[in-house]
Amino acid sequence: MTLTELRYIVAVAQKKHFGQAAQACFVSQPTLSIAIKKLEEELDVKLFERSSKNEIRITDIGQNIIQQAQKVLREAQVIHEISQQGKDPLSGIFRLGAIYTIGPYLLPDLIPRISDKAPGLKLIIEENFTARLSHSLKQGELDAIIISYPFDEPGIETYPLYTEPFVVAIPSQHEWSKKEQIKINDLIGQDLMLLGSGHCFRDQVLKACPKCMSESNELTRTLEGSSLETIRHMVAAGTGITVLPCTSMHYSQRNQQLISIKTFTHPQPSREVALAWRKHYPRKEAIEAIIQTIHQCQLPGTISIKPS
Amino acid sequence: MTLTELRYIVAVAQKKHFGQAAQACFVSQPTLSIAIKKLEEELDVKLFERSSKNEIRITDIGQNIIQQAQKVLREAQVIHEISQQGKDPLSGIFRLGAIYTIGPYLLPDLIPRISDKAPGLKLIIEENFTARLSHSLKQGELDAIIISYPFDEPGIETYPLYTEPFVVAIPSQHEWSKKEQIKINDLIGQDLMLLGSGHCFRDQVLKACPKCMSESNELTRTLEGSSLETIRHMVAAGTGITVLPCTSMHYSQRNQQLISIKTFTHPQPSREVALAWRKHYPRKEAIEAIIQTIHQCQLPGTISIKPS
DNA sequence: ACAGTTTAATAGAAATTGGCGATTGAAAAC
DNA sequence: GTTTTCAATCGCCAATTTCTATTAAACTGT
Repeated sequence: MTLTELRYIVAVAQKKHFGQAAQACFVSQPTLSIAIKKLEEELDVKLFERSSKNEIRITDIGQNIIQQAQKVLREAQVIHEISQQGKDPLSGIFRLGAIYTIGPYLLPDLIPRISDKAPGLKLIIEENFTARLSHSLKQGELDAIIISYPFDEPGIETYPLYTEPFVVAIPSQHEWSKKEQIKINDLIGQDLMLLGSGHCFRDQVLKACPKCMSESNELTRTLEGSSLETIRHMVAAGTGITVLPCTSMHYSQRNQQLISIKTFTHPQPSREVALAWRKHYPRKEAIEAIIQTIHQCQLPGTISIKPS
Repeated sequence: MTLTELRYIVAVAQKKHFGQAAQACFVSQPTLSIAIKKLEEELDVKLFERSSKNEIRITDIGQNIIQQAQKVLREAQVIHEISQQGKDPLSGIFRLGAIYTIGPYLLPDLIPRISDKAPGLKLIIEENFTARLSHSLKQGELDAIIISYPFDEPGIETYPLYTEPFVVAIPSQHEWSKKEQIKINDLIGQDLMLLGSGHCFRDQVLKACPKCMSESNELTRTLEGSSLETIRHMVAAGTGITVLPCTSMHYSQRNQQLISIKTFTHPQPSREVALAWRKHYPRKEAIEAIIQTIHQCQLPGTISIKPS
């Protein structure tokens, strides 16, 4: 049984005339006759009663079968409609993940821009650790994630977005408040507060200043289950200092006067932020659109990576 | 789009593996790959995300399309089921017509026999004039009709069932009650009651005794909108005499003693009863079964016509 | 880093199917 | 009887489907 055959029998049922039905199907009369004969043989059922003169009659069972055939054809048509409607790669659901230390600073700017650029795209956002996002991405639960390098997973493709220098956040009354810039090694021995070990930002800071780890092991406070914002509040309260990615600098207006932000001396420690997706993900246009949109975001202090 | 392609994508969706899906469809892997590629091109939609290693993923839109494909396949399967179920020609509805002067005498015997022989056959019975039955038959509203010759219509096939001699019904006190047999021409001048002109039986009687018409025009009473049973009651009441087909002889037990039945002298006037159906009617087995069953009926006085 | 394995895509050949025009056959209309 | 109408059949061609064999890609494991 083929859909074509079903179309033929429906046409004959409507026209009650093989020749006219064939015309309606844009085929020759023998083609249609043979197709119907073939179907009748397959089903082992006579669908039509042919009396030579102008008198095609549908058998009882043929009536039922033709009704069912119409139903099949309608449902098949729905497949075309679904694909027609979902053809635009910039429509439908797009699941975007971002690590905790990027999401709050990038997404508020990014999401309206995406909604503007691709109104058909329904975004679903998840913030999580790199490891969790990576897993979800590989599982197909996310379509793309915003992470920072190093990030290398089999089957996953990445594209660099921007370089994000690190800055130091100190209480306004801190001894360094007169300083223009901070040297990396100045951090050693300071009351440095960092995120828990699931956060890649922690590792990135410690990599930039290895001695912070080794020499001031007990001084360095690790704040498990916390966030950059919490740490920032603690800086404002004078509890210690911290290192922030520059995009988080101006996030909160409230503690602005209690906190002083200092840049590092050259070479500035930084991290590279990237978009990652499954290598075979089919909606490349959506990926492309998101990359472009991120480039349009105003992220003070970052160095945008232009498409090569 | 073909049903085969839909089967392929459903298989891949289930197995999440092209090779295994191909096996399940009893085709080679390239066959399946190409078919799916073709469908994806036709719909202009990627249904699957192929990552070479053990990781077929279904796209969002693919998910929808595969669900719909399953629906189409289920509905297509119903076509097979309908035809399977309706394949037996001795099942389903069979619309049988009979003329007024046969139906009441044949059908009470025939119908139980048919139900016995073909339990799956749901009979719908209509009694009417020959002309009406013929029209309904040609319209396809009836599948077969029981009529009497002469009956010749284009596209209609007939098969003779039995010869039905005519008899005379007279009141018990009638002057002929001593007679053994009646000659046709004895009827001339008698108070002969006949059915209305729509009934072929009327014509058949008048054809057997043409002079009844010509010579005793006003004596012959035509009972429009009546039935043989009504006429029989009038015979019992002594209103006149009538001619009956022999199958109606013993129908009613009630007036048996008020009526006397006389046969005609040789050559007995009679009519031939036949089954008629559209030449291209597909359920020939059902026709055959009905002919056979009618032959088995006990119809006193009739001469069964054996199959040639 | 490099061979090995798995898996889907591709290429090319063979078989099947679907399609056409021309013709035939059957039945009815003139 | 002849013509007309309409579906079935025939013979042939083109397109499609399917196969086997091979390639390509990418992950695995040593």
